[in-house]
Amino acid sequence: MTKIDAARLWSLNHRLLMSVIATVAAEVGALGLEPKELFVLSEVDEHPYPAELAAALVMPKPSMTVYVKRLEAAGFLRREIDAADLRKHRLLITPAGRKVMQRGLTLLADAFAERLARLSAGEQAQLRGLLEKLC
Amino acid sequence: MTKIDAARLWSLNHRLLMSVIATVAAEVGALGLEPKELFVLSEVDEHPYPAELAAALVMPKPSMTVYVKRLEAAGFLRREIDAADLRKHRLLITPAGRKVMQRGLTLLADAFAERLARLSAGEQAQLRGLLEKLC
DNA sequence: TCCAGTTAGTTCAAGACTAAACCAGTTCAA
DNA sequence: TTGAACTGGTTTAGTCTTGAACTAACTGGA
Repeated sequence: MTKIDAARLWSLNHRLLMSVIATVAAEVGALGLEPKELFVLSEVDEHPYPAELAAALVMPKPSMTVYVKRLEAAGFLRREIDAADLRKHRLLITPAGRKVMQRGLTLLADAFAERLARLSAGEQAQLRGLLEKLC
Repeated sequence: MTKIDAARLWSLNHRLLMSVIATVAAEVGALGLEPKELFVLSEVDEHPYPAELAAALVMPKPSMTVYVKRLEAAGFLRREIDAADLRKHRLLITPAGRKVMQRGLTLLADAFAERLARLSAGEQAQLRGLLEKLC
């Protein structure tokens, strides 16, 4: 694979993601959630602190502050001061948040699955394996 | 593959792209180019009109107006009115633009290749095939 | 020839994003 | 026990992005 091919690959991949997100944005919005907020929500279980979340999602801390605030105001997230380190805000998904997250992920997954359907089951498994190695 | 797995796959993929772009942003910036401008530049040959470009790159038209303006001001792009349709602006990459584009793509490709290096040559070819099917 | 409907591209105002600076709490070496 | 250096999170202030509305040019039917 030549160097320019790698960039081409990147670009293909990027276009794929952007078009998938564009198709679900409206439906996700109807849930009272921006797409980025959905991604934040979906990582809270695994990364329950804002700074961790920001690093995991490759976004700046101040942006995370904004998303967390909005999610909290919408009742999808609670936060409590961490007893062990008073600087930290431990994030907890509320039942409403979990419900909306699952719906949102389903919408996203459906849209993506529509693209994935162009691949056989074997190919889908391959893709998954390759991406996991890359991340 | 379950529905939520598809979302997970999406998220893995997204994170991969974002982290690659974050690592090259500074170097690309040194060329006098924002990463998004680089992507615009790299598609001009294939989609020489702003509206087409916007559709291909999945971004709104006003954003394209801004990028094209900047690229033109930087001397990386020229535009001329299309004789056959006076509404259209045909875009042309200048020699300076082409040079900077190739450098930028090389930077991006190198960063991505660093990740891709985790895959064997055969796996890289597989990935390429899969992504092409998806797009 | 009109003119209603479309399309290419732009403008502008409003909202989204983030770099820099900041405060509060923690850590650890002296 | 300091206090210098660091980390988590927020605020501020300025930049970037984009939806809505617009102008100009094209198209096709009457």
